[in-house]
Amino acid sequence: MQLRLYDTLTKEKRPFTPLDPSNVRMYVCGPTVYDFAHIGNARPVIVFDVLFRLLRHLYGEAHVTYVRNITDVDDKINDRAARDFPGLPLNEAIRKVTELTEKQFHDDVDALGALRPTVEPRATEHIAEMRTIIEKLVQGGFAYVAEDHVLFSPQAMNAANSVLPRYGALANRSLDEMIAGARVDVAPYKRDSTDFVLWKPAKPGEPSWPSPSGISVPGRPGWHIECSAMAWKHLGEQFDIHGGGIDLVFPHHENELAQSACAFHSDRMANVWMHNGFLQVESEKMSKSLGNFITIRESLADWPGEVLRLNMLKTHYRSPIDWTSKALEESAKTLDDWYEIAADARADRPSDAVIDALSDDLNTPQMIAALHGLRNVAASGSERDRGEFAATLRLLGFLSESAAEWKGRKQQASGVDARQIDDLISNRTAARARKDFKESDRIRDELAAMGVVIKDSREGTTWEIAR
RNA sequence: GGCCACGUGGCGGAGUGGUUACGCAACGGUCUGCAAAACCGUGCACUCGGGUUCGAUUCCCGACGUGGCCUCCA
Repeated sequence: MQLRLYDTLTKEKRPFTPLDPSNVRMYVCGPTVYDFAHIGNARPVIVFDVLFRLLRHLYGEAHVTYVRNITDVDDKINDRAARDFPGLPLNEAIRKVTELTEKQFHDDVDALGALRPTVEPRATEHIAEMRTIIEKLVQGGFAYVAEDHVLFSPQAMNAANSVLPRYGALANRSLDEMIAGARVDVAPYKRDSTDFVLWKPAKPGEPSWPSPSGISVPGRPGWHIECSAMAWKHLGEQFDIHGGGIDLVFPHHENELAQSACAFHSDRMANVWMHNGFLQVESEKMSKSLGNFITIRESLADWPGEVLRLNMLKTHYRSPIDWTSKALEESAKTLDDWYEIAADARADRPSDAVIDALSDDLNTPQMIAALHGLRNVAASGSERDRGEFAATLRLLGFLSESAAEWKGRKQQASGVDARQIDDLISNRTAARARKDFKESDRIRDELAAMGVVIKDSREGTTWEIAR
């Protein structure tokens, strides 16, 4: 089945045709590294990891380039550095914060079963490209210098009679609406309220670089220009897919698109713009003030990464998702079952039904339904059926452990003593053999109180930890 | 205030102009000393009001409800 993807810009689901099938190119906005990533940050990581895996399956592993940036220049980083390392020079403190946070982020998303992107560029290593784009924009009349800032003018962009897209097309609103809806105080150096910063002077002590466009004081880049620069460097002037959270549509992606299109005199930046929906926690917006702010790290203490991953995929990526412990329990139960059936099978070929579901704009709920179908066939089927099920799950980033490891992890987390359990079970088996069911039931209750569920079968009694 | 998305069974959640989503839970059965697990089976839906249509959960309009963006928050 032909891959079809929904494009935020044209608001339609349409067949995906790569610019170059031998190098399919995708850019996704990555984290700003100032603190632990929260569970909402995990959504684009998982969603676009699934897309990355699908593209690799369809076009070959060597023919997909996935770029996810790391934003390491930002006010929040500076604040954090000053707070956590008051004794150090700011630049050194900032490096400590970004290095530490980047490692935390990698550990977290590795645990979620996400493949590393092909390239993970850092903003601070692409200042030269940012300056180049800014110079192009100033020369092209799309940007201007004012009080040591460089500002981009959407008005100038829309006034230009050319192939350029209309500013506001991605966010689906007109410039007039944006002017009317402006709620923030307009900086005095802006010609129009809709102008946004490409470059700004650095405050004393902040990280800074030589400014472009004849500005004498050192400065630092605006947020949007970072992604334009990194995408250009690693994917070229045009590429296939640009992704991120839906909150980034405006202003971030609108502005990125404007910068790149104007700098390169192009009618587009990416062919497809994809945005994942937001996440709520127990039906409430996640926020620090509500006290329901969950980091990936905290979730990983309660659940294996694959449980979080499956749970995230139960909802289509464009819909809002309600993150609840009830849903996580269901996901855990499902994975327990899948591990038992498939984890130790020798992988065969992945299932077409699952690839087809994903090919329909990443219909992961449909994909999961197909997995349940494969599971039922595998449970009573041949080694090959189990192999197909296993291969499909592995393609999707599941089954990274053996069945024994998976089970053992759960036992370890529960803190029960396996030898003690075994002893109790032998006592119970003995009691049952002499038909002392009162005693055998008592032992079963004792085990249940410890959170242990037993299963009797012809081969004997096994046990596991109840969720 | 402006713009946008969504509203499916007890719960989660796809999809479709007329035919089973899927999972969890529930219920019945097989098995079991009794359970649990497993397996087999059953029931349950499309916010409300109009319209288009032979026929609408699916298309159009309206109401109500929920959520998002307009603030460098994924």
